[in-house]
Amino acid sequence: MKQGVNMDKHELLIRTAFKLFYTRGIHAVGVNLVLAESGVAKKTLYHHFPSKEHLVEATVRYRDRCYRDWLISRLEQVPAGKDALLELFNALDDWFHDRVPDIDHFHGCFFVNASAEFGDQKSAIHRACAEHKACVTALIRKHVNRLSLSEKKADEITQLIILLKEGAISLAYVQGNLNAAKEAQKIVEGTLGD
Amino acid sequence: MKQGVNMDKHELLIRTAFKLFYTRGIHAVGVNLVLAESGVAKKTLYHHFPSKEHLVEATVRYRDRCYRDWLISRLEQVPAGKDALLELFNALDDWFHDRVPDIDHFHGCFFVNASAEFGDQKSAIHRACAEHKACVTALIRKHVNRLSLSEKKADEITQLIILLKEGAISLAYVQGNLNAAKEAQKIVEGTLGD
DNA sequence: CACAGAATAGACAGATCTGTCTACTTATGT
DNA sequence: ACATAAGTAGACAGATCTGTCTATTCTGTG
Repeated sequence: MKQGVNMDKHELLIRTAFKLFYTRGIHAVGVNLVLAESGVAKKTLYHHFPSKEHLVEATVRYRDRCYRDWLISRLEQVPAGKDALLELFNALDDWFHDRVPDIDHFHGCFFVNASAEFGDQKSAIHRACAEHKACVTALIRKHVNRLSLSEKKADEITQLIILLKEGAISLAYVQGNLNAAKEAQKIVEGTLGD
Repeated sequence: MKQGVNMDKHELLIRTAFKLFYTRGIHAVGVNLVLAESGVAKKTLYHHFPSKEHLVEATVRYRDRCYRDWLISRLEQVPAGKDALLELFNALDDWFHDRVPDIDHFHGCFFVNASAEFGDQKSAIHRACAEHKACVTALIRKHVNRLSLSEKKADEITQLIILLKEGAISLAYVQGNLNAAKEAQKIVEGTLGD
């Protein structure tokens, strides 16, 4: 069934679509461009996805997998606890400065961008974006738990980190302030220091 | 020249376009919808704006004015210094919960959304968004200066507040976490407390 | 081999979108 | 009163976009 040597057209379409949606915007990219770029026939696209919106949703889920796998692996490369939490911001810094080829040239948060274009909170796309954010929060929370703080303190640190992370991504993208991750890191360092 | 009693068509177009762009996305809204909603003729639109992109840019600048004026007035309503900085997050909380009719039903940060749709950092639209963020940072910095801290400490507090503000807006929108502003406020309160 | 599923190329329908244009109708200031 | 500017309604051209469809080819498995 699932062949091996040639890349799965399903996966190829998602990857190509993601790259285009991420760099140029979703509504600004037509399916014909995705097809031309991937070299896949239109019939094949509509064989795998019932509509463009379903393809968009698939790209969101694809990005969720890639991005979260990348984060998880980065946080595992350093000692658990405080180091791992600070490493999050090293990872963001690398991303902002395009030192992470797997994650594509920095263009803001794809989930924020997609939510902006699919504003209806009930839409499958917006919900998939919300799920991603919840998963990342859970990931951070897991690492915060290793610090063995009180429940309340752990909640606060988690929220601080998540808010700073989101803020850094927004500012790095809109303002072009590529140091945002390092600035956020300094704040977390100061808070965890005591 | 500039008439008074009837609303300026120029302004009417911008206001109508903003509301539609903000709630539905920019590329998802055609000029015909803006015209139908505002009751203005197409010729009139293209008399005032050479293209849709110019109209978009005008809505960004319009939003910058409204949003910043609103923020400025909110921060002036409380004693200068620490209170004003905390009031920023009360204002955000009101915005998230749609208690600020002037600012329109909460739909994330228009500048982040517009930047996502016009990704080219050199485009006039993206640059206008960056300018807005710089102005807001300057506004916060002005209030932080009243705390008479060291230059370094003032920079740090300003960055903390700006990062938390951006993060709160993102999370409130994408995740639907409407408490984000209050959570951010608690962090700032803790930091300013000592 | 034969057959079924997957893929191709691209024409096509129908909708929509930007921007232009014509012909006509107010306003306004001198 | 008259010229000038601003506005209206809507047809139109030309591009583009989503999704369908036909006719054909490739590929893996029984």
